This record gives sequence, C-alpha cells and structure tokens, in this order.
Amino acid sequence: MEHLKVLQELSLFKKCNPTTVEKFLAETPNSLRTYKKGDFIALQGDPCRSLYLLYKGRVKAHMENDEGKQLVVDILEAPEILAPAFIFGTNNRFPVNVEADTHCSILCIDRQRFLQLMHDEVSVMEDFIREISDRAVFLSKKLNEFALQGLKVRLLNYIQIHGGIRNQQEVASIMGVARPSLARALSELIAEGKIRMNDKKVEIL
Amino acid sequence: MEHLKVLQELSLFKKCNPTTVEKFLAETPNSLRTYKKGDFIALQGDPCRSLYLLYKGRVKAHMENDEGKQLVVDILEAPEILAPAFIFGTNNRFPVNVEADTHCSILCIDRQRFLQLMHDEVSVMEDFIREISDRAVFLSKKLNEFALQGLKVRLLNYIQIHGGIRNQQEVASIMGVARPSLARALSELIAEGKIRMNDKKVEIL
DNA sequence: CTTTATCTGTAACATTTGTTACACCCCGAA
DNA sequence: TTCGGGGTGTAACAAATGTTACAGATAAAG
Repeated sequence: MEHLKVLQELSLFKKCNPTTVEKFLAETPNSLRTYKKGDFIALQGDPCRSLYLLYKGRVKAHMENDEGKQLVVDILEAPEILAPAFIFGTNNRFPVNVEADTHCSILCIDRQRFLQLMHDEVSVMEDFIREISDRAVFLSKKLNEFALQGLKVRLLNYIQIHGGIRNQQEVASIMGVARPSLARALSELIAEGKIRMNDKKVEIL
Repeated sequence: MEHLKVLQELSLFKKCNPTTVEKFLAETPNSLRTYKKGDFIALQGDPCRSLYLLYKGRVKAHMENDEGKQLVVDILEAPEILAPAFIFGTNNRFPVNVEADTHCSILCIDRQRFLQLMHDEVSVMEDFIREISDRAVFLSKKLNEFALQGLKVRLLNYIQIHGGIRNQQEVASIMGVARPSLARALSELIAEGKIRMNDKKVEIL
C-alpha cells in the first residue's frame, strides 16, 4: 500500500489528519487501475462517477473535433486529482479524452464515499473546492487566450512559463495549431526581436 | 427584505431548510449594492473575496485583450450566483469584467460566513460544488468551441440554443468576431442550405 | 560510421477572419 | 413629412492560419 503515502502528498489532503486519510483510503473499496502509455483512461462523453486519483505516471487531457483537429488541454503528473470539476456536475461527463502518457496507476474512489469524507473533514471540503475553483480559473485563462489572443501571444506565454520548446509537435498540439504554423510564429517572433533561440532554449527579450 | 424570497429561489438553497436560509441571509452582515446599466460590478483582476448574489437585474461577463477586442463570456439573470468559481481559488481574482446590463442589485456575503454555512448545511455544500462544477463544464465547452470549431459551427450552436438572432452586434460579441464576419457567416450558412431566415427567426435544416 | 527515423525550417497556395467602407432599410423624433 | 440613428447586407482588401510539400538537420539504431 505504498500508494497511500503518495496520495497523502495531494494538496487535497495536506491539511487533513494523516491517519484519517490513511483510514479513508484503506477502507474505501479500492478500485485500482493501471494503464500503459497510449491507453485511454476516459473518453469525451464518458460518465464520470468516481473520484480519480492519479498516483503514478502522467496523463494528457485532450479534446478533438469532428475533423480530427486536436487540442491538448492539460498534462497532469502524479500525484494529482483527475477531472475534479466533472464529478459533481449536473451532467457529469468527461468533456475531454484522458490518455495515459506514461504507465499510469489510478485509484478510483466512490463519489458518495468522498462526499462523506468532505462532510467529516472540513479541510478536505475546502481544499476540494479550491481545486475545482483553480480548474475553472485555468479554463477561463485558456478561453481568454484562444478567443482573444493571437498565436504569437499564446506562444510567448507558453515560453515564459515553460522556458523553452522541447518538441514543436507537442507544443503545436497545446497551442491548437498546425506544426508549420508554430514554426512560422517562432520565426516571426525571432525576426521581430521578441525572442532569441540557442538550441532549444528560448530567451525572451 | 423581499429580496430574501428571491434568493430562496437560487438552486444553491433549493434543498435547504427555508428558515435556515432566511436566518442566514438575515444575520449575515448585509453588504447590499445596486448598480445602474453600464456600471462595472467587477474588473478583470479585481480580488474576489465575497459571495456575490445577484437578486435583481442582468449582468454580462466579458473579457478584453490589450487591443480592445472583446468577448462576452456569459449573461446572467437574477437570481444567480456571480462568479462562484473564483471566490475560493488560490488566486481569487475575477478573470472577467462584470458589467450591469440592466439596473442590478447584489448581495455580498462574507466568504467565511458562507464557508460556515456549507459546513452546517450539507445540501448547500453539495449544491455549491455542483454550481462550480457546472461553471467548469461550461468553460470547457466554450474552450472547445473557440479552440477547435470554426465560426459557422459556433454560430449554428448558438442558433440552436437561442432559436434566433436578435441583434447581430450582440451575437458577434459572444462569438468573439467582428460584426461583418458574423453577417458573412450567416450568408454562407444560408447559401449552403444549413439554415433559413425569415425576419429574425432562424430555422435550422 | 552508416543508416534511418524524427524533427525542423520554409515555401506556395488556400481558407478564414479582420477591417474599412458604403448603401440600404426601418423606425422613431422633430 | 423629413431627418437621423441604429441595424443590416455586402464588397474589397489585409492579416492570420491551415495545408501540403520538400529539403536539410539531428538524433537514434544498427
């Protein structure tokens, strides 16, 4: 049960009494699942009836439209709560595909059991509400970028946060554009003197 | 205190004991504010430390980028909770401007008092979590549309939901495009036989 | 070291949307 | 009635992004 230790690291349980958490995780009907890289953990539209706790590995959340165009919305690294904002919604379905980006292990906890925990442990309730709220802030920031900002601005934001570009294809998926468009945006940013590139490191000016 | 009755209609309090709600609203330090059409209730970046309950009027939430391009994210009608997803976030600031679209009355409730209510009343906690979750779903749907769908698809969705187009300028702000672009998209949809227009009513085929 | 696959830069052209401008219509005010 | 304002349709051109193609660079595999 060494995964219990990992899950204690979740911000969700940080302020909570460790023995309470341990007891909760131990007593909960343990639906434990593992996935290998490339497996789909959930599909857009799937019902979302459990709390999914990622305790090992990395997952990608991405959307896809009818023509196959993709957008990687988020990349989550263990330990992390998956899709906390979609469990208790009126229409509790995944709005994204969740795909294992490495070998992954996930603990599924019954929704009712978790509600009970929130009743009993005030700090868990507060932290869970904070988690959901942060997701909403994250989404509205993304919405702002996609609806109002051009590609070059989005790209500058990305570079500022990540400090560089490891893989153009990857970043293009996150920006929601085709790969050559990303390369062009990079060239233009360089031509405009906004950034400088040595190797994969990008410097903002 | 007839606004109390209106607020009882909020889905947030639907399952809750009415006298409890009444008592809560009455006892809470009543920061009551009114705005006239066009007033800004909150600005992008403002701290968000209270629960804002809209009990009269209609507000618009919109974002703006540096060049002045605007996007109307949502239009809320009383009774409604304003920005529930931003009160308890790690960085609790408004990500949108909130503007009075008619004469508005808003009740501000202290964040800590409301937390207390959620502790005491399980149904309020559950409903508040549902509210936030629904906001997150709403935002991820919007993100999907803006990042992955073209204007014509967004427009069809809008027409399907609203059953028509009252005012092109208004809808253009919601779609995040210039007004002539909207008119063009409409023409093209008609030319493609996807919709038919008589007067302001739009029929989907 | 050579081979091979992947990543990168870039060009040419198509599509979508923005911008500006203008003519038309409808409707209410003077 | 005339006038003026707001809403609508549309055209012409500009800017941003998508699509496809290809050539060179780089990294991984043998």
